[in-house]
Amino acid sequence: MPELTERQRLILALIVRDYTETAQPVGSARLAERYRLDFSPATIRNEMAALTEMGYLRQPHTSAGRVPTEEGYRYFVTHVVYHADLPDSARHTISHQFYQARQDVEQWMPLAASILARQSRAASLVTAPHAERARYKHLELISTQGRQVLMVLVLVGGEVSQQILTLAEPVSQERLSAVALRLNQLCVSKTTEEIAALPTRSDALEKDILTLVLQDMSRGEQRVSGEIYLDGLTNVLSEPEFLESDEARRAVRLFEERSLLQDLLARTMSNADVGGVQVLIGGEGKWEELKQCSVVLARYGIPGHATGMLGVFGPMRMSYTRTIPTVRFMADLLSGLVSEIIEGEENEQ
Amino acid sequence: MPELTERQRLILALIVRDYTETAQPVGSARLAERYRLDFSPATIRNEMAALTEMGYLRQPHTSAGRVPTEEGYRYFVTHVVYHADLPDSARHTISHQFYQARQDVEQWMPLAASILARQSRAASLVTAPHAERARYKHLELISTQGRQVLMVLVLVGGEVSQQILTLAEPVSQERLSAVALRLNQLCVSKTTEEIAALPTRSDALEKDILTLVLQDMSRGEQRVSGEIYLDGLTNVLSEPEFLESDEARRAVRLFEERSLLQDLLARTMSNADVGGVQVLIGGEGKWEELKQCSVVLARYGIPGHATGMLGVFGPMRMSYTRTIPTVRFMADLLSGLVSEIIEGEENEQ
DNA sequence: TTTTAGCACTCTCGGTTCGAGAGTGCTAAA
DNA sequence: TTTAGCACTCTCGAACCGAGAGTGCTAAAA
Repeated sequence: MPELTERQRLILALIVRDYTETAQPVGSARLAERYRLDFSPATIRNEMAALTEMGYLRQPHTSAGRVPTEEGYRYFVTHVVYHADLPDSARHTISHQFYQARQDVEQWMPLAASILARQSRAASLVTAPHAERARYKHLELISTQGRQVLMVLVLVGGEVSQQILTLAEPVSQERLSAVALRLNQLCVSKTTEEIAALPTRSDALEKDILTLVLQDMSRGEQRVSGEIYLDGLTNVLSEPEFLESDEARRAVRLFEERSLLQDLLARTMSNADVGGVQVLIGGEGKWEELKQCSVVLARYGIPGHATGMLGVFGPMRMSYTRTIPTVRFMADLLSGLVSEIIEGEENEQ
Repeated sequence: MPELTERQRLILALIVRDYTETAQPVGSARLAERYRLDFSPATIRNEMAALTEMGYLRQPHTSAGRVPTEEGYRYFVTHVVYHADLPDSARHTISHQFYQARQDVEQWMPLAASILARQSRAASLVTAPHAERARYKHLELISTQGRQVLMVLVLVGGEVSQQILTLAEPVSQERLSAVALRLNQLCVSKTTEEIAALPTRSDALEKDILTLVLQDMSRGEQRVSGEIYLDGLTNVLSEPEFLESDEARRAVRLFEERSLLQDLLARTMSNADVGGVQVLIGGEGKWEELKQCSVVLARYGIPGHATGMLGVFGPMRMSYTRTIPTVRFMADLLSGLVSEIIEGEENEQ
C-alpha cells in the first residue's frame, strides 16, 4: 500500500467526509472553500490526480469532482478513523438508555438495534447472544389437549425454546411434572455431551423426552446466531443510492432474507475477535448484493460461552467516523451485560 | 351507494384487476382487447364515464386511461371479492407448511408472516397471540452475580417475560428456589386480580417478588399485542408507488416504527371480530401516512383468552382478490393453533 | 522545487421544443 | 342502445442546446 503524505491523507479524508454528507462528487474549488484550506485549488487538483493515480479516488466522468473508491474508503477506515473513540457525550447517552432498561432483559436487543440505527443513521442488526455449547437449565412439560404436550426448555444464558410433542398415548399432568422434575435434577447445568453420556433412562417416557431435549439442544448449537433484531431500514431506503439503483435495493433484500443474513454473519463471525470491528466495504468482491453498500460488524459476548454479533448496514458512503466507534462501544457494552448474566449462572454449579 | 349494473361491475372489476397488475391507467381499447369483451370500446367508454361520474374511477389527466378511486376499490372489495374463497390448492400448500412446523411453536409466527408475504406479494405483519388477562403459570428465579437476580415468568398461553432485579442484599440460590417453589404453588393458573387478592406474604423477599410479578403481569395486560413479526417489506419497496412518491415511502416508516404500528393495530383491533377481515383503503382519511396504501387485517385467537392480529400491507392497488381470502384463511388457521394450546392449559386447573 | 494563476477543453444537467401516440368525448348512423 | 368515426387534448420521450462545473496543462511566481 503506497504511503501517503500528510496532506494527501487530509485531502482524502475531507473528500470522504464531504461525499458522505452530500453524496455529490467533490471538486477542488468546493473543497478549498468549504474547509478553508491554506493551499489553492490547483494544488488540491495535483494531489487529487495523485490519489486518483494510486486508486483511492475516481471520477464518475471527465470533469466531475472526485469520489472515493473502495480502496479509498478502506484507507480512510484503517488509517484515519479506525481507532477513533466515541465522544463522551454519546457514551453517556447510550449508557443512560441501557441503565433505564437494565431490568428488562427482553428490551436489550431491540434497544441496542434502535440505538445503533439512530446513531449511525443507517440500518442496524443485532443478534441475541447465542451459546455455541448449550447448557441445560430447566425443563417444563405442559399437557395441552389429548396427547399434545408443550415442552419449554430454558438454557443457561436465558435462551428459551418451545415445541409441541405428540405422545403415543395421553399422559397426565402429574406424570409430566414428575418427569420434568427428575430430568431437571439430573441435567441441570450439563452440556449436550454430558447429557448424552448419562446412563439410559429406564422409564420410556423419560427416555423419549430426553432424546427430544438433546435434539433441541444440538439443533441450537448448530445455528450460528440467536434471534436477529433489525432496525432503521428506512434510514437507508431514503439514501439516493437506494432510490436509483436497483442493485442497491437488492441489498435490502439480503437484509430481510434471514438465511442470507445468517450466511453473511457466519462467514464474518468466523474470523472475528470479540470487540474487534470488521468493516466490509462494497462487499469486498465476495458479496454481489453488497456492491454499493458497506457493513460494519463486531462480535460481542464471552467466547466459549455466549456470543452474538451486532452491526450497521448502509451505503458505502456511510459515516464510518460515527459508525465504527459506536459499533465498538456497543459491542463492549453488550459484552458486559452478557457476562453479568453468564458468570453468575456459571458460579451456580 | 349507487347501484351498479352487471356490466358496470364487470368493467370496474376488470379495471381494478388490470391496474393492479400493470400499475398503468387502463384505457377502453386495451380493456376490450385484453379481456375479449363482447362490446366495443365506445360502449366501455360510456360506462367508464358513468363510473367516473359516480366516483369509482378517475383520470390522472384528460386523455389518460382510468384508475380506480378509493371508493372504487372499496366497492370492488365489498361487492366483488370479499366473500371469495381461497383456492383449495393454496389451502393445501399453506396447511402443509404449518403441518411441517407443527412441533416448533417458535416458528409459527415467522412462518405465518412469511407465507402471508409470499402469497400476497406484499408486506405482512403478524402479532404473537397475547392474553388480555394474564394467568400465572410458572416462575423461576436465578441468582446471577451478587445481588442480581434473573426472573423468568411464564404465563398461561406461553408468553415468557424476563427481567433482572437487584436485591437489597445477596440471597443464595437455594433460598431463591424455595421462594419460587412456594409462589408457584400459590399462584398457578391465577389471574392478576386473584393474585392481588391473596393475603400478604409474611416473608419480605416473597412479598417483594410477588409485587414484581404482579407489576410484570399487569404491564403485559396493558400492551395491545405480543411481539410483532414482519416480512416481505422488500416486496413492497420495488412497487412504483414506493419508488416515486416520498409520501408512500413514509408509509414504510410507519411499519418499522413499532409504536405507530401498535397504535394502528389497537384502533383496528377494537372494532374487529375474530375472523372478520378488515380492509383499510388509503388510510380511510384517518392515517395520513397510508394515503397511497392499503392494509388488510384480521384478528385471530380466542377472545377473552388470547388473540393476535395478522395482515398485509401494500400499495392501494394490491391484489385484494388474493390477499383477502389468504388473510382470512390464515386467521382461521392460527385461531385453531392457539385454541389447541390454550384449551389444554385451561382444563388443567 | 513547489505552488498557483490562467485558460482551453470536456462533459453533465436542466430547460425547451416538438411530434407521435394514446385516450377521450361527442355526433350520427346502425 | 350500441358502435364507428373523428376531432381534440395531453403526456411522454427524443433531440437539442447552452450554462456551468470541473479538469489538466502550462507557465509564471514563490
